[in-house]
Amino acid sequence: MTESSKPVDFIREIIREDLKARKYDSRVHTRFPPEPNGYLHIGHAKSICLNFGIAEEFKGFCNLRFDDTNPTKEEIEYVKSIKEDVKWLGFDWQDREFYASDYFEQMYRYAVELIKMGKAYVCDLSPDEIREYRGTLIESGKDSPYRNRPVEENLDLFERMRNGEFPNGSHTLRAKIDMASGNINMRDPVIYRILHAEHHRTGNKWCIYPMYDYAHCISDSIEGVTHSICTLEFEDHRPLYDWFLNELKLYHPQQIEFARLNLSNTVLSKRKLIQLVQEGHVSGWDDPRMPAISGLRRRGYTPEAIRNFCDRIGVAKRDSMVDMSLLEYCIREDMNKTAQRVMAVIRPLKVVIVNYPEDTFEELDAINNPENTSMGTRKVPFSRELYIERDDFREDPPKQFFRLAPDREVRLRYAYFVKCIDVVKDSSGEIIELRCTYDPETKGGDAPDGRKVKATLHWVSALHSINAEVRLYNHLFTKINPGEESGDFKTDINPKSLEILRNCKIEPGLASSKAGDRFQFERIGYFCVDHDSSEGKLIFNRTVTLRDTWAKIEKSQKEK
RNA sequence: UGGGGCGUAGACAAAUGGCAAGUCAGGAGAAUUUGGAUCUCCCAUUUGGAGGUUCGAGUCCUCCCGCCCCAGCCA
Repeated sequence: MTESSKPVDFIREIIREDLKARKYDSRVHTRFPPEPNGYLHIGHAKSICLNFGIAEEFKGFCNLRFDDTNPTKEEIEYVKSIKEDVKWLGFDWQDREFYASDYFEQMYRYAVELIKMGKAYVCDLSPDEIREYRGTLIESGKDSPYRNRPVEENLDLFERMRNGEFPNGSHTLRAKIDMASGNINMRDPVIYRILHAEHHRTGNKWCIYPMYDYAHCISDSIEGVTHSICTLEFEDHRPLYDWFLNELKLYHPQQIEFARLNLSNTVLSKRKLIQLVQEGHVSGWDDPRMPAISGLRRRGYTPEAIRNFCDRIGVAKRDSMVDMSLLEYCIREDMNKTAQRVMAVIRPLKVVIVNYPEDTFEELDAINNPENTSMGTRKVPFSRELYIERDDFREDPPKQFFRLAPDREVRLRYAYFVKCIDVVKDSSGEIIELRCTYDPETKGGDAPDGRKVKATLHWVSALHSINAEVRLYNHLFTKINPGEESGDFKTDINPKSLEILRNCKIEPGLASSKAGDRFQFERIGYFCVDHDSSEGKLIFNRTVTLRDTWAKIEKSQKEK
């Protein structure tokens, strides 16, 4: 696939034009600028793929830069997890691991410069007063009484702010722009605030910290970024981004905004995600139901699938809601090609083959991956007592149900044709066992007389199978856009987002599998060994189901 | 009500004044030792609406409608 053969998004279009015009000396340099105050999620993956992807495509660079200008919210643990996640997604920032805090001294000097130019002043207004003076969306603001302080006084005050002479909230440094601007960001924005807080990198060296708008453009400039790509809500901030760089006469990257990702049936705001964790609706950021990168990883998603998803959703400026089914499609597509097939019965129903000899078993050949024959074959033990899936038997089969039923013959995959001759129930009427006969002539799964069966079931040998726990995950939210109707996203939490099955029977060959190993459980879905597994107790997470035509038929039958 | 954006199918998303791509979802069928995967076909006479310019408009112009973002010493 070459660049010219697929449609190009508007950002790549801009970059092509810039290259054509030899802007920025024909360099392309982007950056991914997370704040280390939380874990990365699939929405960040979109930005990561965009920024690192563009750098790769245009033979440029992408920096990893931590936007660490607020020590009250940021932690080193988040830095660690962010680096892990970006790396896991398959991107490499090489030696370009930067921190906005690396530039604090430089930023301070630029602030002094702004003061000297009469473009910034120290303001003594309280937070409440600043808000009052700012005006509203429709009324313009009014000038701070401190706006016209002499330069010398500003210089003195700013230095004393830095020296720790004032308490939090008592003073700010503000840019002197325009209190009447229709763009509220331009109404003398705060550029430094006093925060007596220990920073995870600079320790106690600073007690004043720059605000985002001021720090971000300068960081981009220092790093020689060419295209500073961010999300739509920063569009209103671009005039400020440009103002600082223009006033300071610094190298000037261009900010370009795109629409952040929204995914159906989940939430992607950091605030909501934190709430889910803190209130115990999920077990943590890496709960497999979380759209966090760590959650998706634990769920069994591959970096390839996520990158592919990010490619497919495109990049544009309009707000959108991407259907979760597209993400699911991407992981199925990847796993179909790569996952080893295996037989696992998650809701076991015992089957006795009455005409099969006791005290013996045989080993049958099974294909590891029909999509990739180089993955070879394996042996699967077959014996008189087996387990099949409870869903694969119906005493009174509805129309179009092709699976096992009384007097009906089906194939056991890679084994024999079997026919159900008796149904054993307990005193409460629940089916506890099926009695079947098998046809020895059909070994391997084909009948020499050419007769056909309409279904093939997976199975495991009762004696040889091993027990496992299987965790079935569904959408975390029942609504496409959680909280849209009620106003509270938590009212739409799916009470059935996790179902734990503790008595699953799996092929003996899986005994040696390790955390992170992925398999297709034939006819069920893709699964991944969870890191909660221990020796002798395997736990599998369902990554995603297989497409299920029968479930659709059944659903439409019920709806009739 | 000020400022900044955005409206193409159920969900994404192309189109750069010249026949409304592609993908997911959905539907029908073929084949099938996974009701999986695969393959074939169907799914916008029309681009938020109304006018206008033009031989020709999703694209240009005018007006209208709708949706999103902004009033942190968060990012």
